[in-house]
Amino acid sequence: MEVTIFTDEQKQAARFAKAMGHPVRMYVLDLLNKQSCCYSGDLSDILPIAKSTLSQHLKELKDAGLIQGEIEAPKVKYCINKENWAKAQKLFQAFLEY
Amino acid sequence: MEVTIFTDEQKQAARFAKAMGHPVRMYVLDLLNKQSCCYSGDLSDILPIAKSTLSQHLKELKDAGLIQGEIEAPKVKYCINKENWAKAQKLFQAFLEY
DNA sequence: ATCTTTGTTCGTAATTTAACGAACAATCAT
DNA sequence: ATGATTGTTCGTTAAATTACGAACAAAGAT
Repeated sequence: MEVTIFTDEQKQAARFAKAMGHPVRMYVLDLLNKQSCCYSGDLSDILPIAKSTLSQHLKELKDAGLIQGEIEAPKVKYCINKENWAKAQKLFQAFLEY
Repeated sequence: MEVTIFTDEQKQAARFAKAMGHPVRMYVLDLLNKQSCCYSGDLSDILPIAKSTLSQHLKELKDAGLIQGEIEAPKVKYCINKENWAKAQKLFQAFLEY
C-alpha cells in the first residue's frame, strides 16, 4: 500500500536525481554523455576508487535506468540509456523552468 | 586532503542532485518553484509525514542551498533560493544537453 | 501570566549507502 | 590445459539517511 501524494513525474525525477547524487556517478554520466560510451576499465584507471566500488556505482546508474552495459568480452562497454536519458532531460527541463 | 578528480561543477551538480533525490524534497521544490514561497505548515498539512521529518527534509534543502527560510513569527516562510536555483539550472542544462 | 500555535531539536531505531579486499566467473591468449 | 585480464559478487564495516514521537523554544493571543 502506497500513500501517493507524489506524481509519477516527481517520483521518477527523484529517482534519477538520487542516482546523480554522487560525484563519481556524475563523472561517469558526464563522460558517457560526451563520448557516448566507454569501458569500465577506462573509468577504473581514472577514478581513485576500488574497482568493486566503481562496479557498485555503475550498477546504481544501471538500476536507475540512466546507463546500460553490454558485454564485449572480456570487457564491458557502458553507454547512456538514451531512452531514459531523454526522459530525464524532459523531466528536469520541465522542473527547472519556471 | 582531497583527491580531486572531479570538477567543481560535477561536485556541485551532485550536491544539488542529492538534495533532489527524494520524493518529498522534489515535491517541495516543485511547489516552491510554482508559487515561489510557502509556509512549512501548509506542507505539513499536505504531506503524510511527521512534522519533524518534514523539518529535516527542509533543512537538507536549505543546507544544499536550494531553498531559504525566513521567520514570519510564528510561522516560517520558505522560498526558493533564487541565486542557487539559477546555478542549478545552468549546471543541469549544460549537463543534460549534448 | 498562561495558553496555543508553529516549527526545530533531540534521542532513537531501521535501513540504505559507500567503501574495501577477497573470492569468483568468464573470456581470451599461450 | 593454464594463465592473464576484466568485471561482478560477497562479506564486512562505518557512516549517512529516513523516520518517528517527545521535548523544547519562540511568538502571539487571551
